Amino acid sequence: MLKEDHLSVTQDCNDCPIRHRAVCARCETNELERLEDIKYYRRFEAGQTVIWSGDRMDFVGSVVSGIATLTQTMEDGRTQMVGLLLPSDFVGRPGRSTAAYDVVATTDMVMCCFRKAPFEDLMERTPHIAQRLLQMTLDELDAAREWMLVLGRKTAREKIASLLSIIARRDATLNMGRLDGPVTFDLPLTREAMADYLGLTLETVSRQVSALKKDGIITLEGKRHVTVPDMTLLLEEAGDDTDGGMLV
Amino acid sequence: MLKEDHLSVTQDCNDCPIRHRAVCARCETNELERLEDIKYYRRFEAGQTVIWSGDRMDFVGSVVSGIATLTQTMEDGRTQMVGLLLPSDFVGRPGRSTAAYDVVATTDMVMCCFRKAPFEDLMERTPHIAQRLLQMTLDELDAAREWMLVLGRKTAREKIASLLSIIARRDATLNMGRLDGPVTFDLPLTREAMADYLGLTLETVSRQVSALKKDGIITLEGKRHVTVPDMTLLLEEAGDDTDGGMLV
DNA sequence: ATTCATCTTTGATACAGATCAAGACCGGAA
DNA sequence: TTCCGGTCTTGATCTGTATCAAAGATGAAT
Repeated sequence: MLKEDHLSVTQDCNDCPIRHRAVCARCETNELERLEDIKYYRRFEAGQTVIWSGDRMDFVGSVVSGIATLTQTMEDGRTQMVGLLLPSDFVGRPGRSTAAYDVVATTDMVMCCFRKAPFEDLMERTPHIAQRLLQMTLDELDAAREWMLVLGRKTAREKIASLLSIIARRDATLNMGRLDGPVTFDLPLTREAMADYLGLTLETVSRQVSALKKDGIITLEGKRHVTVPDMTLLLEEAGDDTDGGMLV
Repeated sequence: MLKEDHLSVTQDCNDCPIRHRAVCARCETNELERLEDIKYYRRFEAGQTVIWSGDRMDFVGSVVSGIATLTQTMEDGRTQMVGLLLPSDFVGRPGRSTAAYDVVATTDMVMCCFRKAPFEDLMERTPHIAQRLLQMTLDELDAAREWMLVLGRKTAREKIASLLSIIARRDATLNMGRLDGPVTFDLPLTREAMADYLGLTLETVSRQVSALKKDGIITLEGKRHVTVPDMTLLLEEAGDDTDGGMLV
């Protein structure tokens, strides 16, 4: 089951695909060398659990490639996704010894990990790391708050449109795509995972995706490959401020 | 309308009620002096808006006393509260020039403000401030994520119970009260504000508060003064993990 | 090629919470 | 004292989403 591959997928930080976006983004060459000393890579398969909420957690790290989810579960099984971890996102919290959420890889994934104690140590002495982490945490806080509006006040259709917008936007920026023509991407989530993110049931997700397709807002090839002919239409469905259509 | 009182309510940092919990918590005496140079107090009346989302924001600051809310609003008027600002909480984001949310004082409130530019400057050179801000931001992120579970997956009754638990817990820690006997506090929010926090309508809030009262989970004197005879019962209603009842 | 598990769609029905509507309460102003 | 605006409660009804149920894709394993 837990077939984790410990083979050292070692890599030079300078060739790292997330070098300029991760927690190490601001580090100087010498600071990077310090990090290099305490880093190691871990590889996870799709579906594999990285860590369970409440477990002892003696590392922190960055997602290098692939996607993971952060979820919270109630005793009776209701679950809510509280974060989507994309390449360059940070996992774990300095100063805390146990995981606060379940972390699950939804695709094959590679993480760049640091042992927690040396990392915390290094952070004390390297403002560049703390500064970058603060910036990233503030961004995540904004994202979480935006999501609170989605969860608390949007209809099922608006929720789906919001999620698709976010994924489309991210893919466009990652792949340097444009947002003014048609946008195409693969859904990295099952209907159930989408439901857990949106506070819906998987049936409602399925129905609303079908409805958006019927209305021509999106096109589907297979169940996962999505094309958005006109992003403005999708953003309208999401109920977001489109003030003059400045897509950013 | 906007009767803001600019009278300098100046105060020595050493006598400050939030000295050890705010963004300045870790500062040494000399660092505190630097902050003292750029700080000024502002007083707001209940109901007054501190800043509108999108407005230019040339300060950051801490809530010294009173309570404020952070809300997001859609064009059609739906609103969602995304944060409750209590004494010692930080307002504003270094590195951003406009406000991301509406900030409204719900009680009379005093803020300790810093002009943004000098503060950012000081932060660069004072790791103690950045460190503390990181810690506070991580805590807020956790709180936001906990709230995502509430918004996405809890029933109306559970939502009310969750909100009451949070307020009760905070009041108990602020006033050094115990949590094993009856807990008493004043609701700092109107029914409508509670609804905006919980993603409900004010009618549903009212009904569920009445229901909790009828079931003996809480007692009311007037509309705002609440007594919780047994916190464990309330926590059960909130659907939270009560694992052995370790109240923290 | 068949089987099987997983994911997804679609339909029928139930229900929690929204919406619409009417008063009740309460403190402050005249 | 009465009036009045804001806040809160309660009732009747409607509706969006959940729930229950079944069957259609898809793809990997045999």
